Amino acid sequence: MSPMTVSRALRDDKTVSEATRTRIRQVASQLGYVYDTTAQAFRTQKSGFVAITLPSINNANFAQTFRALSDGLAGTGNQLLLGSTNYQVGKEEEHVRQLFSRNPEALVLTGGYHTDNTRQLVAARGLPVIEMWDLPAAPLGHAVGFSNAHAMTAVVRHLAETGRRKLAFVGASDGADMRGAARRQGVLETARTLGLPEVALLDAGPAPVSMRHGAGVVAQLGADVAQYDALVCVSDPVAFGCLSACQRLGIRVPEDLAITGFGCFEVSEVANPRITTVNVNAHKIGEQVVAVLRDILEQPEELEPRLIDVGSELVPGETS
Amino acid sequence: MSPMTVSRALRDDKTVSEATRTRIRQVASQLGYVYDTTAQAFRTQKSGFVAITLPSINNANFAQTFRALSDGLAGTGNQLLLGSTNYQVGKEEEHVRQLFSRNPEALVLTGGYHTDNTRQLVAARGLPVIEMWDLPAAPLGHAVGFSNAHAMTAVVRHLAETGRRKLAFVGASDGADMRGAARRQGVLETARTLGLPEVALLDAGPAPVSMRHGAGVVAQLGADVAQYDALVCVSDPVAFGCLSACQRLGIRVPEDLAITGFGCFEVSEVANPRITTVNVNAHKIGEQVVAVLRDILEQPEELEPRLIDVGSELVPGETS
DNA sequence: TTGAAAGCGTTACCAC
DNA sequence: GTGGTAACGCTTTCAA
Repeated sequence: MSPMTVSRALRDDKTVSEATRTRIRQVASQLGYVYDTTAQAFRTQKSGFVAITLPSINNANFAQTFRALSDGLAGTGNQLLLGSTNYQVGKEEEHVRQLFSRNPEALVLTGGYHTDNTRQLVAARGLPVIEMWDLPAAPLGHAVGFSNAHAMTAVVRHLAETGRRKLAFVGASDGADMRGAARRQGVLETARTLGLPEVALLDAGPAPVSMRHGAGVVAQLGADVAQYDALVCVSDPVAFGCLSACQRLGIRVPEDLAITGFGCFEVSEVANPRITTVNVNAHKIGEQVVAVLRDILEQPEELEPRLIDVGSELVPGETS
Repeated sequence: MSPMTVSRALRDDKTVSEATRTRIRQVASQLGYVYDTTAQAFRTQKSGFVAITLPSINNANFAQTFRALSDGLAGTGNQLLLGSTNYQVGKEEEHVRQLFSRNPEALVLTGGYHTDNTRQLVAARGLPVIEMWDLPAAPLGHAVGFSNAHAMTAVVRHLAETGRRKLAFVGASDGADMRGAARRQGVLETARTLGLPEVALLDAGPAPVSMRHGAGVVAQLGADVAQYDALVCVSDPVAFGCLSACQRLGIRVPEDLAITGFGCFEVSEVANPRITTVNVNAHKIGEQVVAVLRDILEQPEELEPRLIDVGSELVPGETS
C-alpha cells in the first residue's frame, strides 16, 4: 500500500475501494497510528480551527452553547479553540491575538462590544466572524443572538401587569458584562415607558456576579428591601441569592416582594418557590452558530452577513 | 539575505548581528510578512499545545480548574486544547486521538479511569501525562487530586457522630462518573466500618446528575424519604435538588432528615439552610497541575512521576 | 482504483 | 555571522 492510498483511505476518499479502506483502517488502528493534523494543516493551509471567546466558562448558558458548537463541529473535521476572558473586556484582544496565531478559519465572539484594537485586529485578518449572544447595531460579520434589552421588556411588563410598581434592578456595578448592562438598560427604559417610578439600581459588585452577590445585596439592605415591589435580577444565580437571603430575613416571596431572574438556569426550576425567568435558548444559539459556520467552512467565497434572532421568552415561576 | 538568516532574525537568534536583524524585521513588516506558526509547529514537532479532557465544561469545579490552568499557562507561550467528553467514557479515546493529532506537548486527563485503548494510545505516544481530580492506584504518569472515597469517610463519620444511622446515597445509576462511583464506594465502606445499617442506593439517573435529578429522586419517594436519617449526595447540585424537594414535601431539614453534598459549589453556601459539603480545592488542583506542567515543559528529560494529594475537608452546614 | 513526484514554510545540521 | 541542504507528514496533480 502506498502512502497515497492510505491517505485517501483515512480521509474516506471515494476513489478507494471499500475493501482496501477497511483493511487500511484496521491496520492503522492496530499499529496505533495517529493522524497528524498539524501536517495536514500545513500542507493544505487550512488549520481546521474555529476560534471562540467566552466571557466565562463557568456559566451554564455559555457552557451549553459551547457544547452545541463542539458537537455540531465534530463531524466536520474542525476543532474549537477556546479563549475565556473571564469578563475582562481588555483581555479579549490578547486572546484574539493568541487565537489568531493558530490561523483559525473563523472566529466566534461572545457579545457585540469589543475594543477598537480588537476590531482592527479582526478586520485586518479578514476572516469570517460570528458574534453571538447579542444583536449588535453594527455587527463585525454574522450575528446570532437576541436583544437583551428587549427580553427585559417582557419581564417588566409582566411585573407591571401583576401590580408591581416599585422595581429595583440587581446587577453588576461595572460595565464589564455588556449583556448585563443591556438588560439593565432594557429595564430602565421599559419602566419609563410604562410610567413606573424610577427603577432603583442595586450594586452587586464587579462582574461576574452570582449567587452570593445577590444574597449580599439583600442581606445588606435587610428589611429595607421590602420598600420595593420587585427585584429584577441580571441572572438566575443572582435571583436565587436574593431569594435565599429574603427567606432568611423572613420576607415572603412573592407576597411581600417579587423576584425575577434571567437565563433559565437549573436553579430557577428547582428552587422553592420556582423563580420567574427568561429562556434564552442557549443551545439554539449554538446550533445556529454551527449552521452559519458550516456554510462558511464549506464555501470559501464570502457569505452575505446574517443576523439571526433566536428570541427569548418569559418563563413565569412562583416568585412573581 | 538567505531564508535561513531571516528565520534566525525573526526568532531573535543571537548569532545574527544586530544590524541585519533590525534590517530584516523592517523589510518583513514592510512586505506584510506573516510568520507561519503552523509550519513552525510542523517542522519542530512542538505545537505549544497542552491537551486537556474534562468530563463536563458545565461544572463549576472543573471550570475553576480549567481557569487556573489557563491562567497559569498564559505566560509560557502554551495554549490549552480542550476536549470535553460529557461523561461518556467511551468518548475519551476519540478525544485523545483528536487531541493527539495536534501534537500536544503534554496531556491532562480528568480522573484515573481510562479504557485500555486510551491507555495504549497514551503509552505509545510517550508524552507527559497528568491525571487530576483523582489519585489512581496505577497512575499513567503524574497525578494531582484527592481520594474521593476517603473524602466521603469524613462525611459519613460526621453523620454517625451526630446520630444519623440509616443513610441513603443519591447518585448516578451508571458508572460513567468514576469519581461519583468512588464516592459511593467510600460511603458504603465507611458505613460498614462504623457498623451502620446497609446504605440504600437511590438512583438519580445517568451521569451527569444535577439539581433536577436530586429533586426527582425525593419527589418520587415522597414521604417515604423520611425512612432515612440522611441523604448523602454525590454532589452539591444533587443535594440542593433533594433539599428543595424536601421543603416542598414539608420534610424538615435537618430535623427530620440530614442532607450532605460534595464539591463546595456556590449553591451550598447560599442555600437556606446552608448545605453541609466537602471542599475539594478545585483551584488548587489547577495550580498544582500548572506547577507540574511548567517543569515538564521546561525540561524535556523525563520527570520522575509526582503524586500530589491536595486533600479535602468537610465543610459543615445547616443541613446536618 | 492505485501510485509517484513535488512541494507546503520552517528549522536542524553542517559548512564556510 | 551567514548560507546551503534536507526533511518534517501530508495532499495536489498527474500518470498508469
